[in-house]
Formats: sequence, structure tokens, C-alpha cells
Amino acid sequence: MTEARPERADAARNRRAILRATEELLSRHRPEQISMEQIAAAAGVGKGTVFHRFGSRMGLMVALMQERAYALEEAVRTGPPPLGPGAPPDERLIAFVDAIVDVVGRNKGLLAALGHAASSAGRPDLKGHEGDDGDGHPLHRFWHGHISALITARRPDLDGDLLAHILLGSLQSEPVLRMLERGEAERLAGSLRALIAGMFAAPSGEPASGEPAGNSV
Amino acid sequence: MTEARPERADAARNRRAILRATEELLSRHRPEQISMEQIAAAAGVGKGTVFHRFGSRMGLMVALMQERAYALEEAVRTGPPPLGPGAPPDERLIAFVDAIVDVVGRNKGLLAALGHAASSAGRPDLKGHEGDDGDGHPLHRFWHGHISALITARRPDLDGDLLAHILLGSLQSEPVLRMLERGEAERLAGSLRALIAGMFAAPSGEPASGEPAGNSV
DNA sequence: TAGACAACTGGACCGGCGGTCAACTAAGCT
DNA sequence: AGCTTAGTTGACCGCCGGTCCAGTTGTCTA
Repeated sequence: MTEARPERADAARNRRAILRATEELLSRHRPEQISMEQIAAAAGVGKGTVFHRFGSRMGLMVALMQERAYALEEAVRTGPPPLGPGAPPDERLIAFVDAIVDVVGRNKGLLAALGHAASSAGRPDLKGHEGDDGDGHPLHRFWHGHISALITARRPDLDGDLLAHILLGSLQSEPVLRMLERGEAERLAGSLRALIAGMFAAPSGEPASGEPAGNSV
Repeated sequence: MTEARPERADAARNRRAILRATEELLSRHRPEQISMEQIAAAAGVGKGTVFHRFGSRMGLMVALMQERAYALEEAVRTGPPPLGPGAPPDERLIAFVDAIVDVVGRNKGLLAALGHAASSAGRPDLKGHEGDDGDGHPLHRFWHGHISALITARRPDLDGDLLAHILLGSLQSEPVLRMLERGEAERLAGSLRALIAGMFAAPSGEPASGEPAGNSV
């Protein structure tokens, strides 16, 4: 980022205009009914420019999401605890999930757009290539890596990698996204916290049966 | 189901041929690169027939999924414990989640197809209708309702509705789906079980901090 | 068996999409 | 001012989901 100067002034201006227009449209319409042409028109540029800058629909969405999540990434890497390094894994994970819910909540349709874009992903000119290795966007990569590492740090006996996918995946679900749009971010964060607390508290593998803990009802 | 006779013989034959062809294609290709024309051709019928029978892409996918999950639904409603009524909520939930993972695992691309179809959902002739109430397919409805009820039965203090969405949503995540395709269904079921056990075990709201339980590392 | 009718069928057709490209334009260097 | 080259553009392409109606065929009645 902040490269010497490989980008011309008008190009930079257009790139920002496109990003702005995209988030503008995203805040008003469902992502799957926003076409690339609409975005181009709203940004006041030609469609070709959009594709030249971002390569594809997914490229655009990823770029936008990355921009939005940049502050969070910095905070996690070098910021103060509990988000940044220094706090115990439990607290860091809770803080991180809270932060993610916040980011997602403030960027409602964006995750859904990412998911939708991922569906029609894959350059069409790359013939074959069926299998798709499945790297994922760098942003998702970072989020997943961080969560996974925190889980593993606290509970090496758990499958942190998979649990991180599960936690992150739940944010892509339509009903959850809709709830976020209704402003119930705190409700989601609360349940996620409960889930994490339980995950860290349970002795793993051992079902709750026979537990003397206060049984409800 | 098993209606008196509102469906002609050839219509029934074609419906099954289309369903068969769809699952056949679904098992070989990623859902988003299967077009309705391909399905029609594979089933040996015209494209119009497919749309006449199922209304839309999503209608097809829902019908297929419903067919696949019918046995499970019956087992839950009237079958023997622990899946059916009679067992305590914990065991029923674990059994149900195991069963769902199994169904999803055996129908790999189907959930993804549903998700993808849901993106472009909404009859185009229904002008306006922006907001979309968001009922969801009856299948998802049933799954969510069952999980939600079991959670609430065992732990009324938790947000069963939301937690059910989170649990179900995690199955739609791309990385999880990919893992299922690699045959790691048991790994997923195991982590889900751990998550549920923790959810039921934790006293809710209370973070794991200060817990004397064996802290790793 | 014959006739009639509705359900069903198929594929040409439509609007619109994501993505491409070659001709054009202008920013930045000297 | 003139040149180089990144940047821009919109017509264009192939394809897709979905529609439509003329033609076909199963089924019911007599």
C-alpha cells in the first residue's frame, strides 16, 4: 500500500469514486441486484474502467471490504489489549468477535455481496481449473487465522481451524445478516460470546450429561 | 403428498427425470456453473418443462433438498429416540445435528446451490417487493425450528432462535462445504458436538475468566 | 372406440448480466 | 511542445434465467 507512484492521479480519483459509489448502492439495495453497470454509472465512469481497476465483481467487493476492515486489522496487530497483543486469548477472542460483528453490522450488505460474488467467481478465461484450490480472500484469511490461533492458544485440544470457520461462517447466513440490518448487532455479539465462553469452559468431547450444574426447567 | 391424481403420468416421469439429472450434475460440478438448460438437456426435456414444473432455479433446488431430507423429517417427528421424541433435548440436538451433517455431507453441493439460488430469488414479475419478508424455504424453517426449540427447552435463558441460525449458517460456509466434500463429515460433527456441549454446560453470560479449570499452555 | 379438452411440452425468444477489447484521451516526463 | 503510455470508454460478446404459445399427448366421458 502507499506505493511510490504507480497510479496516476485520475486513476486514483476514479478508484475512490467507484468504491464510494459501490458502498452507496450497497447501503440502499440488495447486493445481487446491483449490476456493475449501475456502479459504473453511479461513479460517473465507464464500465470498462471498473473492470480495469478491480478485475471482476468479486475484486471490487474484496477491495471495499478490505478498506473497511483495515483499521481493525491494524488494531489487532499493533493496537492495545484486549484487541491487540497482550491480553489472554479468551479476552482477545471476545474482543475480536465483538469488533467483527461491529464491522459487519456497519457494512451490512457487504458480506452478502462477497458471498454472492464468490459464487460466480473464477476467471472464465482460465479454462479447466475445476477443483478451485480455495484460498479465500486475504481478509477472510486474516480473520480466520486470528480466530483459529486464539482458539488453539487457549484450547489446543479443540479443532481451532474448523471452529473458526464455523464462527465466521455464521456471519454469512442470511437470517443473521438480516438481523444485523435490523440493528440487533448486540444480540448477535451476545450469543457469540456465550458460544465462545461455553467452548472454552467445556472439557471437550465430554457431553453435558450427568453434569451437576444447575439444570434449567 | 401422495395426492389423489392431479399429476399426469408423463409429468411425473419428467419431474423425476429432472430431479435425477439435477443431483447427477450437482455431484459432478459446482452448483453455480450448472445452468437450467444443462439440467433440461441432461434430463432429456425442454427448458420450458423444467420451469413449468419447478417455477425457478430455487424451486428446483428446494424440491430436491426436500426430497433428500424427507426421511430425516419423518424420523424427527415420529421416529424413535434419540432423534425422535422421547429423549432429553441434549441428546436429541446432538443426534439431529449429526443427522443434518450426514444429509448435507451426502448432498454436497446442494446447500451451496440453495444459497446461490436464494441470491437471485424473488419472482421478477413481482414488481417492487424490495424488503422481502424473508420466510425461507420450508425445509430450512423446519430445521431451524427444531434446533431452536431444543435449545430453548434445555436452556431457556439462551437465545435459541439466534443460536439455531448460527449453527445452521455455519453449514453454508464455503470452507465447511469444501471440507464436507473431502469426506471430513465426522470432523465437522465432532466440533459441532463440542460447541453444543459447551453451550449447554456454560452458565451463560458468565465468561470463562478466572475459571480454575485446567488452563492449557 | 371416438371425441374433446386440459395438462403438458419444447424451444425460439427476451432483457439483462459479467466481462472483453481496440480505439481514443490525456497525464506526466523531458 | 511533443511524446509515451497508462487510463478510459462503450459497443460488443456469449450466456443465463425466465417467458410464451403453438403443438402434442394423456385422460376422462360417452
